[in-house]
Amino acid sequence: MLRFYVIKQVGARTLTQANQWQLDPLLAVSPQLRRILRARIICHDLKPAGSISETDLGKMYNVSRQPVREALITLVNEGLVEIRPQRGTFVKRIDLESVLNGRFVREAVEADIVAKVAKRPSATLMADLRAQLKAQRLCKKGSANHFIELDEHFHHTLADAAGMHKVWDFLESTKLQMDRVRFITFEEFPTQTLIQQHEVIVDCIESASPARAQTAMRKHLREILAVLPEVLARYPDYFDNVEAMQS
Amino acid sequence: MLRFYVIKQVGARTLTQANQWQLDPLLAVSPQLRRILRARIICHDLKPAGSISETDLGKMYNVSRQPVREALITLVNEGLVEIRPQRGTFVKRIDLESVLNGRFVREAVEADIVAKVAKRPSATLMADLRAQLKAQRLCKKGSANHFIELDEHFHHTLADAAGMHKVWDFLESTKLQMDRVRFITFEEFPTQTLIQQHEVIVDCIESASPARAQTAMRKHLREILAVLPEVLARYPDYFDNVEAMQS
DNA sequence: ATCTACATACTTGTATGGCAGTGCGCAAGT
DNA sequence: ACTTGCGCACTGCCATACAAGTATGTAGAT
Repeated sequence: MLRFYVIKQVGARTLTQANQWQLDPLLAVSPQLRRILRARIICHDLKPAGSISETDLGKMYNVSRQPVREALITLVNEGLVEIRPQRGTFVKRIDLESVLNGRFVREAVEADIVAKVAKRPSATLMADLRAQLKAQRLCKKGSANHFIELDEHFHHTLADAAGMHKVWDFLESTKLQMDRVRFITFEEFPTQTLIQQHEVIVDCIESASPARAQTAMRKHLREILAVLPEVLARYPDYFDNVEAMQS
Repeated sequence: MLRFYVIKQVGARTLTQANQWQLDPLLAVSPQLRRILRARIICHDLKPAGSISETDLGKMYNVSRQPVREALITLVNEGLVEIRPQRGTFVKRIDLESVLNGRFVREAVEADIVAKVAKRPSATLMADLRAQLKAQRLCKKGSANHFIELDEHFHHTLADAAGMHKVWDFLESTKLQMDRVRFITFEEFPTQTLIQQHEVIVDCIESASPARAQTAMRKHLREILAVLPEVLARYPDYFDNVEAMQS
């Protein structure tokens, strides 16, 4: 049976919105459910390989099965849920190959982004980035979810600076996979290391060194590979396709 | 009012499947509708900014509103459709910024892919690529849709060779945007130029030159930028966000 | 002539019922 | 003890009905 306990903040992109886990009766149900269920899956409140039936979820939120179903279908497209017809609906395990390939995509794209930005760094951008670094350093070690939000904002800023406002949307499905991993480590993330890498990246941008900025960004985005084996060993049941770890 | 005329082949990924525009009563309706409607939008059988009501589509295919609705929701997530509650459902215009940003993403990713492949080219891969080039050269000038299929297969092969089987899935939404543009030009695509670029890429891979392969791939994927202005001038009503053409 | 109010014909959103496929347990036969 | 067959509870899929918001055209009042 599904359990339901309230956590105020979850995920990076949706941190700023309040009432993450409650339905606002004034708004349409289906999009709200999509966000709620996505958040619950990412933070493993809904366990990988767990079964979630349309009926149960409908009862839980006091809505009919239809909006639940529509929400689940979108989650299928995002690779978070698997619907086996006439059999059941299940939370997908974290597909390791998707995580690795998604990371590859993100590295390629963000490397090009930071290179483009470093070609002609603007003064206002540099001021913004420096301020963000300051805020990241001030972020307390315990509040990992707050840091995730700042990190997300940092990378998003770079994409915007490159004039690629829509790129972040394209990368959303890849980030989802990585976020599921990131949420396991969560509190013990090497915050200091990541901030230092951010600083290196900003330095490279400021000195207008596209090539160096690119390598710095690539190194930064490979950091998740370091924690992966440990996470995988600790939560083997959460993962799928583990044999694809040769890359 | 919506019109419905049968075209056997549309889109690149789905070319091999027969009966693209007919419903198979044995399979589930909703996924079939998703593919059909997506194909009809990409090839502009359903015109940009045109209205498509759930009821009409349901009558057209002799199914109820529900599966139609589910298909449309997935198309919303793919950026092909816009649902305005209580107002109507419309085919989205081709968002120029999404096209450009999607192309940027694809260039970044495929550049890294081809570089990785060129580091250690295998003999069997080279044989495969050479055979594909041969098939491309044999492709008649008229059958542009067949060439699109071959082109798609070519790029997919490289991704697989890099061990990135899931990357293509991540790129699907970006490709959708580009395909809508590509389908306008369609018959007059510079097939010979593209094949020559493919040959250059394969040569670079064979000589194990990652850097040169990367630049060749980048040049290849910038080809669409050349035709964009003309297409845009000829079908201005199909496009949106045209002022973003400074990039 | 102009503006307002309302009836009406749309649209999408949600709820509900029936259908068909699936898996599991239990019971009967081997 | 093992296998086989049936029944039942469960699932998601689809059709239908109802609800609620929106645009539009028209009749009436000003």
